Amino acid sequence: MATSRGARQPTIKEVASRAGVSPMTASRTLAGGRNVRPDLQERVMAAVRELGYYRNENARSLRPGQPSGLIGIAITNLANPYYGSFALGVEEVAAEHGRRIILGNTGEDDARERQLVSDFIGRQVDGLILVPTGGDAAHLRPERLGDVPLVLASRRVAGLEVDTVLLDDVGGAYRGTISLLDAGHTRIGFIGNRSSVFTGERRYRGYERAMTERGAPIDPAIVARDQQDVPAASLAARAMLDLADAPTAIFSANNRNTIGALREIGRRIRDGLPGPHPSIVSFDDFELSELMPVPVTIINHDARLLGREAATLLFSRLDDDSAREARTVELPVTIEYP
Amino acid sequence: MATSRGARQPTIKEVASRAGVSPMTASRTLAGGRNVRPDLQERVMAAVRELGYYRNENARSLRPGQPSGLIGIAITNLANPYYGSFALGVEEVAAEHGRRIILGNTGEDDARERQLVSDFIGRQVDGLILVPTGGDAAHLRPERLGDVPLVLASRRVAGLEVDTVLLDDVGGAYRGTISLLDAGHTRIGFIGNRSSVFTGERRYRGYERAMTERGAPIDPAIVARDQQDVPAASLAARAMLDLADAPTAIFSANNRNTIGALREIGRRIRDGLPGPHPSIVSFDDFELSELMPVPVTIINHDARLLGREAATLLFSRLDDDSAREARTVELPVTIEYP
DNA sequence: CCGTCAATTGGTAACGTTACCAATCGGCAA
DNA sequence: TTGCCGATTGGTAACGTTACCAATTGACGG
Repeated sequence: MATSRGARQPTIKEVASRAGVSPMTASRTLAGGRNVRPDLQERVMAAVRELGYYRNENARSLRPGQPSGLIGIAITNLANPYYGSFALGVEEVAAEHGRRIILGNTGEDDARERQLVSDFIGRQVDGLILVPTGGDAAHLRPERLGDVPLVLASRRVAGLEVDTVLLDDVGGAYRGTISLLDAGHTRIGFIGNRSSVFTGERRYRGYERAMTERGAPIDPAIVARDQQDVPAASLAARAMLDLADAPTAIFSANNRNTIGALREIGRRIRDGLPGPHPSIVSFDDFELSELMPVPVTIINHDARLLGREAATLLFSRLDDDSAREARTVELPVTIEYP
Repeated sequence: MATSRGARQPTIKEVASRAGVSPMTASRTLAGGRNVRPDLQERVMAAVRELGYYRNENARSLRPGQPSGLIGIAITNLANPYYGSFALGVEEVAAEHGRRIILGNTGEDDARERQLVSDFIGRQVDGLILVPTGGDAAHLRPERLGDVPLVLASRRVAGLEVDTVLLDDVGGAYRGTISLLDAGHTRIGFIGNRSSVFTGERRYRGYERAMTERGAPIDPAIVARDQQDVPAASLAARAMLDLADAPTAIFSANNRNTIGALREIGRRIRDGLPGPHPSIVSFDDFELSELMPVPVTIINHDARLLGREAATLLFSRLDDDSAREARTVELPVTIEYP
């Protein structure tokens, strides 16, 4: 058999010559066999099997009008299970359409995003799906992307009118906060992302609206909007819980902040610090929330579905040339009470 | 500017003609500019900017000896945060080597894995990394893969001698079980994957070895080895905890089983069922384990590092032609006591 | 028996890129 | 001044594939 080194992939010419036909007949057979005699098809397929031939998709997509079958995805943090599920949703729909995904992690880095998008376009992707970092977006302008459709997920980019899938951040945060107010809380803290993060801003707006609507004061001393990771969130929670007039409940705008706050609460319980310990409303789900020592309300959503919607939007644009205007899909969230 | 439709990507010829040079000069400029006059380089770069030109990587890799710069990854379940982190680790190292990853989800489906591998090879990937489903592996044989290097992760495939990265499943499970025995438990249940899953089998072996070594009997009534998801794990835990001689501790072979068991324990506490409730040792980490109502020992590991190691193994083979024999890297795990 | 048509097969060219070779130029030593 | 060398530039061909056109075959109706 072929040795490991120098075992170049066989070409369609080699398949053809082994089958005793022309490359065109081999090509036609591979393409479905229309207008090829069955016995020749059989010979071609036998040669394919014997040689271990795989059609070269790169050469194939070189020909004009041929799609590459690749969808480029850039997300901000693959280690976040939320984005893992998102990517899975995209992958599923892409697979249903016979496409493959090519994936890059931006780590919230603007330059990296630019680099990834360039590379994706260089690889002739049929479409792009991305969770934008939020920096300068000149590289996402239509004139830079040519005719490659783009779908944004989770976040919008200022001044960029493209198809977008979002969560109902504002409504979810509003309803979550209302549930705390309904339970009798009035002193409710907020922990979340910095306001330059699209979702951080929207979720704060929902919190703000609920508080204002019910006449509950918003005290800057118990609003912390600059935590991007768990340790920072723990510290922020600690600072507000150490106050003489500590909040009796905390709204957490995302998973990272929720985990941080709960870690701090766990520490206080272990250390025997006096309660009462605050109730939590968390945007984003996490497993075993029902086993927490304080009541946790979850504002839940389906990241995988978000990915599926993003991909669906993309394929609908690929299938339908008509230059429709940009659409936005806002997926609902569910509130899960403790 | 270019309209959305029909705005085909510009080619190097158009760049060249706009810059008033030959395609070769443009190509040389893009390749670094060796032996090209600075003023011409400047004109070429200007044309690139004006036209929004991106080099066609597919055409590029068509030329012999040119790598595609793609690494194919097939994993079993991207929604599992463990594999998300794994993919991230691979992506990081790939990016450091200037490669992109092309990702597919097998969903533990053998046929899907075959399909993905075919497609990856068709796209001329420089290498393959996969978490094998464990089915028939004829499509992974070297003679089928040509000279595309393959690295397996998490699981080994019988009869396939290739580079592999594994966790110290046996040792971790052994040490975790020993910690329960040291704490005075003797009646220790086991919940995990079916034995056809590589890691499920290895982790059971570690459990078995510890039990046998210490003379603790293994009672089939409290060994459940067929749960692949959380609900099944809950049911398995429920069955053994309902026994008259319920285990006082449970070894859980993976994250899914741990969550299921803890859900069941939470239910029993809420329902006021009499304890004592079992201690847990969990292979695989999960967040907030320290806040659980029963002591949870974690056998922890670093999926991202596993991904990095897999990619490192792959690139070392890509860089070094010498047909070394297959290597195995077994990453250590850490035990985190409650 | 001939013309026509459909089915089948093959040859050619082109997709975008770059390795290789040839041609040109300026500078410099003999 | 001539010859040579290095730097620069361009033309050609090839990578693997398939759309398109042309050629061949057999069948069938007139």
